[in-house]
Amino acid sequence: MHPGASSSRPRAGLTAERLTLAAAELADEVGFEKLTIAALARHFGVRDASLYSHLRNARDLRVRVAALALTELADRAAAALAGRAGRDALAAFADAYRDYAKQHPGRYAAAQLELDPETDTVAADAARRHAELTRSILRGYRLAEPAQTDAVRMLHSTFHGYVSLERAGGFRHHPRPVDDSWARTVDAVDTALRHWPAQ
Amino acid sequence: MHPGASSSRPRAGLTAERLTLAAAELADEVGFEKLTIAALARHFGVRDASLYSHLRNARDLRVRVAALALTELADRAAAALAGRAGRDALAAFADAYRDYAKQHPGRYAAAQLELDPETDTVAADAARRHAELTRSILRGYRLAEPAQTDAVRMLHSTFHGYVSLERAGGFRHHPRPVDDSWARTVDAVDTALRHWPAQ
DNA sequence: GGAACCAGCCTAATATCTCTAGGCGGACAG
DNA sequence: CTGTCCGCCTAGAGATATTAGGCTGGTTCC
Repeated sequence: MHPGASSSRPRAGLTAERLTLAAAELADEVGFEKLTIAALARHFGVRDASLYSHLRNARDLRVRVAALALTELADRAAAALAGRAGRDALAAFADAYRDYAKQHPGRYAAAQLELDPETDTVAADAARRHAELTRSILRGYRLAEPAQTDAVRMLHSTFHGYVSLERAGGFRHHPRPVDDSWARTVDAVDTALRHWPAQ
Repeated sequence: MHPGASSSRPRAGLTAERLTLAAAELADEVGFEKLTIAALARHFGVRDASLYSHLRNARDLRVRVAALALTELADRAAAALAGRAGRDALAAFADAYRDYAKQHPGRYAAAQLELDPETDTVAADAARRHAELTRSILRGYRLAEPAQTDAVRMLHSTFHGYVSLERAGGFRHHPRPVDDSWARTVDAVDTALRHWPAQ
């Protein structure tokens, strides 16, 4: 090919970081399933093979996007929790979570990737940090272990489940506004935390 | 075998139903992401192209598995609810849901596929049926609309979220037994339903 | 019984994606 | 200036998804 026709190639200036960020944007645009090495290479105008100097493989790319997403999510959660407590903190955390998922569907999907704590350390750390923040919400509800852990799991489950079902279209069958149900769901979680069942 | 070698080919006897069932089993074994036309064709000892007489395309196969899963899930939910009410019904429903996901991870993953109500009618119907059953649990809690719809959404979110995070390994960081947290989570949902917030 | 049909599986071929091996040229160090 | 090395490239193999078209055995119908 005369590609070279014009000789000088201006180096695309790829780095793992730039690739990861672009991948996150791409995932948000076209969906995480369609985040592919080939698509990313096209985006930068280079050959697929060129990405392998910066990324181990396709899964590596996805894990990096997951780590980015989990970090951003934890940052937002931290910001939402700053200066708030109790029910206020809960609501702010919940909204931050859902808003992030809405704004960054591709990143959010990446965050759901199954991670191997052994190898995907960065992502796993970010996930742990997010869990710590979730736990900090419960300080206002005075739950002792192991109820606290149970509550963290329930909280995360409800929020993740809601967002996930909403995105999958699971709530489209009914005209009730999804935002309203969300507000009631957060209220219900607050209720459950305040009356946490003994035993 | 040298294929043609022996002339007579004993027809594999493929039908959409047999393919769907085999695909569901395959998905449970190797994971829904690895459910592929090629793998399924291998399973039956036929060529990939042969499947296209029975299935429109790869997505069609996946949607069929989703429909199967949603139907089975609704069947189990119905069985769990039979003869029970209130908190009893809630717990039975919850366990049926989680048990199904544990026994059939591939099918369960399929059930989370984004469905288009226009084209994926069978699957969408099964999903609706499942939603109706969820709603029937709430009879014991005497919630009027729109609280009822909000509660259905919260219920489903919590259960799905829990199962989904459990599978993704999200609860592995802490030694607290996952079954125990599950029981407390179901209790908490019961509590929330009994004290459903007004407004 | 035989011709026509058709359902069911096959071969062939294309496109896309992942990933490995090895090459080449420009930038930078000395 | 001269090497070295980094960063991207060419080549190519192996998988999957999908389409087009062909062969054949079983069924149908006179």
